[in-house]
Amino acid sequence: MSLTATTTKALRSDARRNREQLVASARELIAREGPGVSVEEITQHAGLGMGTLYRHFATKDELIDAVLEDAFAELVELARQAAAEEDAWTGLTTFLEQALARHVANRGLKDVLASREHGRRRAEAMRTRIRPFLRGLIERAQAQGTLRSDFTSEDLPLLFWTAGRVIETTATVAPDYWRRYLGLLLDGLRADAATALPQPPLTRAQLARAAGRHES
Amino acid sequence: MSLTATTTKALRSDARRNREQLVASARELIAREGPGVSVEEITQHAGLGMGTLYRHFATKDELIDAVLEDAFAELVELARQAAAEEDAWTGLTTFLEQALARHVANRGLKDVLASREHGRRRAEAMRTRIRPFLRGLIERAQAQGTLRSDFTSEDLPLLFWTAGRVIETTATVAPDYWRRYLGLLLDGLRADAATALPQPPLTRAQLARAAGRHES
DNA sequence: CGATAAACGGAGTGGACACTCCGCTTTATG
DNA sequence: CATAAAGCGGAGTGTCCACTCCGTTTATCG
Repeated sequence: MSLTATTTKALRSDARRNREQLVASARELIAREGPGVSVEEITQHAGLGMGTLYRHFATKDELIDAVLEDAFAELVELARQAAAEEDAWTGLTTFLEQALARHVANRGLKDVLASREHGRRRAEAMRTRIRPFLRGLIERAQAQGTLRSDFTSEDLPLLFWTAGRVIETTATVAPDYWRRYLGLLLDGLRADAATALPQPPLTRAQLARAAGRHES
Repeated sequence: MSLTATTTKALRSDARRNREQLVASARELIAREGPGVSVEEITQHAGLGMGTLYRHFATKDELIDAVLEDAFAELVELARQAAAEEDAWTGLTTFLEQALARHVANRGLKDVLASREHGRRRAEAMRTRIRPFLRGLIERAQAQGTLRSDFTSEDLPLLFWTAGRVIETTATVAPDYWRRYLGLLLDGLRADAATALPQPPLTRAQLARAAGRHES
């Protein structure tokens, strides 16, 4: 019986060391190259065999999920801090800025959040923990008259989907161009810019279903 | 010697028939499923063999390019009509709306324009023909005081990249949700919404280089 | 130290997919 | 209608990957 939350079954010392080495290598490669790196590259970089990887992680996705644990925790912390801001508009926009800056620095993070394909468990837990903070910010910003009143928290993924696309397209050529996009978009989110929108937001159910799709 | 522009070497009758059948099948499948459909599916749907496909098209990308020829022509026509609009803001926004509606109806079109990977030749030609129309619209809309003055034609791809993402994520679940996104974005493009942007637009060279990247 | 269970390495498997090769079939022509 | 050239079909090839299997190595404990 162990004290750690994840019921670790007391790994042999070499096994623990190797597991850590694997996660470290994967973290580095996935942040730089994205989740597309082959498992072979990861094991080679770690100086270990494939068998070792699959002893510790049932699938590549599980490894990715584990690798991003820290990045997810950091996003939750950013949301927590943002929610503490007096001015909700400032809180919301700084959260967006900081979260997207993390996306630029960590390709794996961006791709996983964009696709919902990889590493589902921890990613989903993170979403659940962040949601109330952002929902609160949105409500407060609307009450303070800074955020347009027809924007809902179900529209938030939109910002990450689209900014993610801008980042992946321009990161290597103009790594800060996404800030221009965010500026444009934020100008459309201000209460005083608002014009009636032609479509309702997604429902929570639609948002959940929008997950699976992707390809190409 | 033939009269058609593309120097067709007088195909045998069955060959021409098969080529057309191939393009027709590919058009249908690519519009519905995207350029990810396998060449095998295409040839099977056409009732022909792989050899036949590769007799007519050197690569899959060349087939895709050929298949989208009509869709490209339609976009050029839309741009031409939009440029004739008296009110440039209306022209610009209707062009965006109509072009994006085509993206929803034709997954292949969307994916090719988003990635710049597939079918380069005709796609590039189309871009070249559309550019002056949109550039003119932007200038006129700015002169008419409707479009924010710091928006440039190099920012246009941004709209298609991001709207493309919205479409691919939500099309199966809420096929019109992209209109909500466009509404939000357009509110940020209005002259009276403008706030100073933190980053310059891409240069033409950066835009060209942004092409190659993608993956995952 | 020696026995034993745990862990390891990496060649091998399977599946996907674009593309090729060549023996056979069909069209065009005199 | 015969013959040659054009065209066709589809099994086969090469490549890329995630993932598995099992003979070998290593930590641990009495």
